[in-house]
Amino acid sequence: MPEGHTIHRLAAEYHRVFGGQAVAVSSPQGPFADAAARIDGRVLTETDAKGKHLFLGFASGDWVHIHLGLYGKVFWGHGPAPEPVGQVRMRMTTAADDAYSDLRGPTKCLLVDEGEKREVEARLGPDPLRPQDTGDAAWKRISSSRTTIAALLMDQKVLCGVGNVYRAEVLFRQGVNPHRAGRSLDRAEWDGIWADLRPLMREGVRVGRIDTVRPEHTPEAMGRPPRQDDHGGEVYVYRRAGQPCLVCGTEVRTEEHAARNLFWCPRCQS
DNA sequence: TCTGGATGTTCAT
DNA sequence: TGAACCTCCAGAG
Repeated sequence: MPEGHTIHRLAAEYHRVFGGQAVAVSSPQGPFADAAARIDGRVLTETDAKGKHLFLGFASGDWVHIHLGLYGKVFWGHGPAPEPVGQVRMRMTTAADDAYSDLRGPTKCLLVDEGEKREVEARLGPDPLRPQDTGDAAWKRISSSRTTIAALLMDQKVLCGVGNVYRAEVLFRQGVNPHRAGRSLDRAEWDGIWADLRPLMREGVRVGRIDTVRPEHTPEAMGRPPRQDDHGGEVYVYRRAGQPCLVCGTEVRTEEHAARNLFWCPRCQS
């Protein structure tokens, strides 16, 4: 589930497992082999995340820049790493050989220097998961844009880390119709979205999945039968087309919007 | 067993 | 705006 919360969680996990150690890095069957050889045996000093971009920093000054894309995944294992199965782009193993991670299917996995890392970060809007970031720069873009708020929330240059699930859910929670132009929002509406995203995504980092339903709206609280999500979290509208809205009972709608699936409740978000 | 779709980005047109 | 790229899984047949 690679939205921003997944990446920040991975940054913490890479640091917890490998931080401060000389790690073995290999690329068993991938095009990352040369880069892996360059950092193999170096000390992993820090990890960083901005939006959906993950950075693993080495004492040599090199950073591994990872973007999971739609399919990328990191598998974690204890004990000595077994023979890799399938395509593993980057395998990292502790100095003691008691833990390892396998990165599969990322859109991006390459070695960059400090300047290149800064360039990547400079292209991104503020990240709700970074405490030092504010929503001001995003508001500047949104308040002058004729593009829909649905499309703007997915534009990583406007703000970063939000994907299709958080987009659908935060707009529902704030009662904002996704088709409204950015510039039709007032500052209070944007502040509401930004202020809601922060704790929502922080909770995503903590638990490792996207839960957005307020306690008073859970199926139990509403006296409805429990539902099983196919993406591991409890949500209001994401992939719930045709189902009754948890709050008002109106059928949740879906459409393709800017080449992505959009979900909303036409009544709660009128 | 095969097909299509998916939480994302980038490049070409 | 559409295709391409990476992988996995549910559903169809």
